[in-house]
Amino acid sequence: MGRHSCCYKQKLRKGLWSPEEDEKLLNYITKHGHGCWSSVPKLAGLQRCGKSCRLRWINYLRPDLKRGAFSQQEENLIIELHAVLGNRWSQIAAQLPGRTDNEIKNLWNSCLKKRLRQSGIDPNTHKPLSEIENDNEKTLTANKSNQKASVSSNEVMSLVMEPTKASIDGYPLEVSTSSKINNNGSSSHELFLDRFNTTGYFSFQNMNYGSNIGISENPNASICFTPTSSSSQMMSDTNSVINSNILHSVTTSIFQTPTQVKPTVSVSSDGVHNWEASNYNSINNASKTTGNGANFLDNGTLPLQEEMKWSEYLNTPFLMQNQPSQSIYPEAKQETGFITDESCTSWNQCQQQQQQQQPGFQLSDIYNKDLQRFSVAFGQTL
DNA sequence: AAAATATGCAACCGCGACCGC
DNA sequence: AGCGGTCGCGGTTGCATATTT
Repeated sequence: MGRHSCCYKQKLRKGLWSPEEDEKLLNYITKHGHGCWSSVPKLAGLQRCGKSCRLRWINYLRPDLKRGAFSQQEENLIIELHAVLGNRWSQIAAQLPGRTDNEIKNLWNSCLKKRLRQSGIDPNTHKPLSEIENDNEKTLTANKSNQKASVSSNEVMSLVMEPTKASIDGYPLEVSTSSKINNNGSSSHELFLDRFNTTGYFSFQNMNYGSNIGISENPNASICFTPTSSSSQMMSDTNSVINSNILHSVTTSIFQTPTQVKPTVSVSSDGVHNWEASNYNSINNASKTTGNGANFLDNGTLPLQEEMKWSEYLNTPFLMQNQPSQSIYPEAKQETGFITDESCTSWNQCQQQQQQQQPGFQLSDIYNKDLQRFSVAFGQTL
C-alpha cells in the first residue's frame, strides 16, 4: 500500500545519480518523451525505478531549469507566496519559472525560515513573534476568563472588530482594530494594517520613512524624513502621537518589506502609547538583523534602514503578479512622477534625477501627502 | 590538524488522488 | 464498487561539504 511495485524489485540502484545515468535518461526523454514513467527506466536502460527517474528529470535534468542561486526577488516572492499558500511548494514553484518545488522547499527550510525568525517574524504565521506572544497571552486570558462564571469589570477584556476596508485616494487599505479594557480601567486601541489583504499595491507612496533625523546627509543611508511633530509634541497631542507613530511604523514596515506585515499601534486612554512594527528589510541581509526588527529607539527614532534599490522595489512581484519586469505601482508612479530608472540605486539619485525633470521637486512633498493620507486613514479607525 | 558540528542539497518515502479496467 | 497502477506532493533522510571548536 502506497509503495511502488517497482520498489520491491531487486537490483535497482538508489542514491545519487551518476553522469552516465543522467546521460541515458536525458537522451531517452529527449528522443521519446517520458510517457509512462514506470516504463522509462527499462526503455532507457537504467537500473532505477520509474519514480526515481521522474524525480531526477523534474528536479535536475529538465532543460528549462534555472541554475544558480535564488535572486533577491525570487526569495521575496517565495516569502510572499508562502504567507498565502503555506507549504504548498508545487503551487509556489508554479509562480517561479525554472525553479522546482524541491528546490524552493530546501531554500525555505534551510535559509528563509531562519531569516524570518531572526527578523522577529514567525515563519509559520508570518506575524511578528511579539504579536503571537500577545495573541497567546490573550488566548490564555480569554481561556481563564471563560473558566469563570462571570467577568468582573476590572478584568482584561478583549474585543477584535471585523476588518474594515478603507480607501484613500483610491488606494485600498485594510484595517482591523482591537479594543482592550485593561484591569486598571483604562482602555487601549490596537490597530492592524494588513497590506497583504489589500488588493495588490501599497496604499501610500513607495517611500521609506526610516528615521526621525530629517533628510539624511549620508548618501549611503536610506532616505529619511522626520514627522512634523517632535517626540515631545507627540506626547502632548494624542492624535499627533497616533499619526506620527503609525506613520513611522507603517511606512517603515511596508516600504521596507516585500511581504506581509502587521504593524501594531497601541494607544491607551491615559496617553501612554506603545507600538511595534516588524521590519523585513533585514531579510535582505541577515547579518544586519537587529533582533525584533524596527522598533522605535528610546529617543523616538527608528534605526537606520538598509537601502533598497528603488527600481528593484517597484518591480518586486506582489502576490500573483509575477511579472518582475513590469512595475506594479503605475498609479503611484503616475502620481509622483517618480523616475524608476534601473540605474537609480539610491534615493538621493532618484531625487536628483527627478529634479532634472521637475525643478524644485522635493521628496518631502510626497512625504507630506502621505502624512495626510495616514491622518485620513487612521482618523477613520481610531 | 583533527574532530565535531552545521549547512545545503539531492533523493527517498509514504500517502492521497486519480484513472482505467 | 473494487482493485491495481500511476502520478504528484510534502515530509524526511542521508550524504557531501563547509565551518567551528
